[in-house]
Amino acid sequence: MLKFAILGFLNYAPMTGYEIKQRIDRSTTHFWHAELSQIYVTLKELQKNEEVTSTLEEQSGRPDKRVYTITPKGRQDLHQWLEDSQVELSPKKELLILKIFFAAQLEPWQVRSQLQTALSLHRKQLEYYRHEAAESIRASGAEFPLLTQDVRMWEATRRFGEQYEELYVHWIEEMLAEFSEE
Amino acid sequence: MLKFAILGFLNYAPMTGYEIKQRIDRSTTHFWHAELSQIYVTLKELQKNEEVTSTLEEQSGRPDKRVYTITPKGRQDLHQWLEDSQVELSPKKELLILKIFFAAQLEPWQVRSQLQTALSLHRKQLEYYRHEAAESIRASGAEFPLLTQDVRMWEATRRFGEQYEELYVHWIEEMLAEFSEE
DNA sequence: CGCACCATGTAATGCGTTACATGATTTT
DNA sequence: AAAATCATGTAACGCATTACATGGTGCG
Repeated sequence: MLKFAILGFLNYAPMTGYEIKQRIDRSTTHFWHAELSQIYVTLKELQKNEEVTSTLEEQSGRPDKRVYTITPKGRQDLHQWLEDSQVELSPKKELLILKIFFAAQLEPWQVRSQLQTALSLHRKQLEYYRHEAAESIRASGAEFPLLTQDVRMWEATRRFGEQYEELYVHWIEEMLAEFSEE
Repeated sequence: MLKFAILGFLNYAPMTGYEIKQRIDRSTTHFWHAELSQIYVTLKELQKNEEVTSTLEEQSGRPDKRVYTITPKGRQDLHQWLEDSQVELSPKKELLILKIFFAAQLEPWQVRSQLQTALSLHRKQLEYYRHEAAESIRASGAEFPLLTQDVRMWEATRRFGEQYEELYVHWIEEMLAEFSEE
């Protein structure tokens, strides 16, 4: 699936693996992330599969860079994936919730401590969505006026993230209220 | 991490791999799932690691079954994991959101179609949390009155799932409203 | 008669993470 | 002087999925 995230970014402009990683980190990382090494591996597979091509650009004073470009085949595969609708929910893996499921083994103060740690992480993430993420989307909109539709979609995914973190924070706060009386 | 889910279930009572799979499917599957084959593999590793032991029980007319029991070491590992707090958010992988991120490539009717498909899946899942899941937790509570603390935790995770699906449904409905005018 | 359920497992493959290796430039 | 950034990649490992293999019982 990472391949589609990569094709999606290359569809905007040719770029290097390193740059793809930066884009992911600044935009999709909270619903789709990847390590650099895996991006390089996936780019190689995409090239073998003729979905991208690459050229080596020499640079003075820095390592040469390999710039990847999406091919018509790659563009078609991306489109196909975008059009196909999923028939199943994305499987979730939520460690905190799994822990809470078995947390009757713990003392109430230990449960509270777990919840407190998670709460501060999720509050921080919520602030990120509300400020940095919102600002970075606004900035892209100002910089690339041709991408209004794209900006609209990015903003929609940001709102999803924001609402998700609001829900998480709210749920933890309720749990803490319930477990504070013991 | 699957190992902790398995240890968590074995901590209630000895059981087979097959039974663990059923328990997971009836309870944690929406925040932690696993394939049967992987459960068998993980049980073998746990046994090699002396966190569980197993005995083969012969059955007439059915395949023999291997019943796993948690050891003191397994119990300790489970506890350790329950006590350790996570310092990072669980990484999420949400395919629908990734698709929406790149969906400016699609026609508005295609976006609507994607959203509609997802909407019915999430509505169904929401109903599941509200009815089957709630009912099954109530039933366990009635059957095992000693597990009140556990039931309370299970119910908390169910509420999380319910709220998550409410958020998802709500977000998709808003998206549909936004994209219906085109 | 066929399907679902009970019950176990192996093998192949896919996908991702972590660690390792290299090395110049720019910023603190 | 140290750390971060730019830039690429390989190797080992971990974890999960899918496919394959087996075979009896019970139900509609």
